[in-house]
Amino acid sequence: MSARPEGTPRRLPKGERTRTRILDSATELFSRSGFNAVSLRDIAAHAGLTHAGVLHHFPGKESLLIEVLDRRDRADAHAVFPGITHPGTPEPGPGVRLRMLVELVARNSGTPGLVALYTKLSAEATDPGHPAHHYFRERYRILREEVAVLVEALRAEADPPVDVDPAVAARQLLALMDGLQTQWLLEPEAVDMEVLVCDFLLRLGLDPEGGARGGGLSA
Amino acid sequence: MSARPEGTPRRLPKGERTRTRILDSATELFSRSGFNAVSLRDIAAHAGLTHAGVLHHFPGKESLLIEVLDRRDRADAHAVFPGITHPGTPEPGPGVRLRMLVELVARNSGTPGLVALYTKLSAEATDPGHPAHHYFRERYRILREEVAVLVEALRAEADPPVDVDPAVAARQLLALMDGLQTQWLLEPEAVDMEVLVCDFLLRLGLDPEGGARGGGLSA
DNA sequence: GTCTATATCGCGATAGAC
DNA sequence: GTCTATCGCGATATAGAC
Repeated sequence: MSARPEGTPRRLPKGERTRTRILDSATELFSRSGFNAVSLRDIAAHAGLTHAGVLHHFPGKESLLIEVLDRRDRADAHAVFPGITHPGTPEPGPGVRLRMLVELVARNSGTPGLVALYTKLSAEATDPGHPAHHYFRERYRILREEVAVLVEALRAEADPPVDVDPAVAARQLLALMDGLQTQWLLEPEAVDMEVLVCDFLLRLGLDPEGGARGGGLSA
Repeated sequence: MSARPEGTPRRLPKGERTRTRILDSATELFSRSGFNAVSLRDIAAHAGLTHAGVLHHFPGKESLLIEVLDRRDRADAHAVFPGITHPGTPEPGPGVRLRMLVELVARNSGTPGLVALYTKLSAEATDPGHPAHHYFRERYRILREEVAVLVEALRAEADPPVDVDPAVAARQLLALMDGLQTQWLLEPEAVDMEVLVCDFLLRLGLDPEGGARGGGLSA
């Protein structure tokens, strides 16, 4: 609405640029050394200001972490569910999307640091007063909805019809993925998240390799 | 080995008694106000010493939390798997034990504070340097083993034989329970952990109401 | 007004005196 | 075994620079 005064040649407001600079610094330091090992003063120094300056742009250290993870989350969500970030985008077929979801699980195995941050934060955010509480409620709501739609689509086109409640399966699948991440972080070598998730999907009667089938463990 | 010197009439060493006193205070305060909201100085004051005195008995605040949860954990484990705490104890039948496991899930719904502490700690403990790391690795190892044995026993006595890998099912069941706790803490009114766990068990071909059966969602 | 720095607080944790 | 310093931390309020 308000017309911009004459003397502001920069394309981005200055505050927005330092905000991004802080976020970039936080992303790099958190990914390298974890959350607890990095102080606000470290991040501030890396971004070229004092720790109080950082706290002017972000209400606290946790909020900084939330925004770092949110950026990664948006990228992942866009890969599997284009409908979330770009509502009009035509989505690939349900079979392909299920395959992408499983691949996301496998891909997470490559970034244990970020998976650990996410797992820790989702647990802390169960506190209603936590700065990330609303964010995670929304995140689960959206993911649950998308996965339920996906399951319903696969259920409908199953040759021998499968007996699955999409809402129930969505909650179970998300819970399974979260719980497996904890076990995998504790024993990375002993847990193959992709195999365990696929086994569950097959048991639902959904084939993560292509379409849908009857049910059971293997062929 | 070392013989006790003459002047020690108390039945418990003094240090052991203050240790227990500190643990009791921590249990009460953590359960009432949560982990972050309670300081070491609060606990120390409640137990009648200074915060440095507490840190003489426990290496840190997290370790204090670990021991608090460990005491509750032992009680729960003894209820469902008597074999853990009392190796010689004859266990009830597998059907009964599965039912007890499901009841434990339902019972947890009554203590959201402790469930939240446990969820948060298990996430933090994925860090190999965390004081609770070893504890949680051991905990999952034992639980996985016990659940796998339980599944195997149920599988063997199933009338129409069920196609289940006990080790796979154990990991999945524990992951599901953990993940559902997070979702339940976020939306207590929207998640019925017992129903979702039972549905999964039925899908494995295990009947949490009594024996074992073919599989599927409902009767 | 927008942004950054200084000052202060209680916190968890450590070292050393008693 | 307990206490008295002391440290750096996250967080807040407030004052100063652009």
